[in-house]
Amino acid sequence: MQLKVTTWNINSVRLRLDKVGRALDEISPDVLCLQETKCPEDCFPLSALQQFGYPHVVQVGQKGYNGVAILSRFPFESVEPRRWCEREDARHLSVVLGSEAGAAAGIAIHNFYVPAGGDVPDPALNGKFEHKLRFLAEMRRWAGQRDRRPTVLVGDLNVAPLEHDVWSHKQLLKVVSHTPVETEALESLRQEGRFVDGARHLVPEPTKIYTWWSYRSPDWATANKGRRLDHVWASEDLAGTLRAVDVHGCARGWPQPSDHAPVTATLVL
DNA sequence: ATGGTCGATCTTCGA
Repeated sequence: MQLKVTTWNINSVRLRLDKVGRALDEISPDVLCLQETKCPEDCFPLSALQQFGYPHVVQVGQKGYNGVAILSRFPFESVEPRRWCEREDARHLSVVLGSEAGAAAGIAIHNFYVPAGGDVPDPALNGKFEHKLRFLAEMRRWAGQRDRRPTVLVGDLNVAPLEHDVWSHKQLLKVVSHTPVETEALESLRQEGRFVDGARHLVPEPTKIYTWWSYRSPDWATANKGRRLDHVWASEDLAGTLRAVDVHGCARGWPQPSDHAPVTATLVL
């Protein structure tokens, strides 16, 4: 069977409900992981999303910012909430797919929204950057101790780890999302967790891959100053099942878009 | 030349 998992930073699920529907129509994933729903849990548009053909939904949210959700065609065997950095931030959810998922039953799916980290790449001067580094360090400890079931980890990890994950490696070395301390933290946590970077497993460097283009560029498509901030990782035991990782870049060009594009991994199990 | 644009929101903060 084929399992398609999509990750998308939606930047307000209520404002872009129609875009979620359009993306689901065009991509038709089995599981959609959203970040930045920006929605208190009791305001979450649950039934509208279920009506797109995804009856199984879990979400955590808070007022104004953060918020993650997992929509699925298949029921969940379990849902694991977890706190990070001793905060109540809605930045992570994980599920295990149930027996109805056939060959995908028992696969864990983790949906992360890593802190963006503010503007100044110095933890002594910028508490947001300090939080980001602490979050990545905690993810590394978790990754080293995680249960060894087959796992797909996705999300807006807010780090572009490789040279060709940004439009200019040199110009972004001191820009938050591409500083060495962040890229090394992300790579070490990926290795610690025995994960394969899905996109780079199938499309190695030096091919450029971007999933995010800033709102602050009116000619974002022409300038194409993107970054690969959104990731799909597979545990090493699933690496051989990866058939495709696609960035739905056209979604960035839709009216009133998110600044992130959906990223979809296709696994054949 | 330190910009520029979004979204949610006690018009400012977080991205």
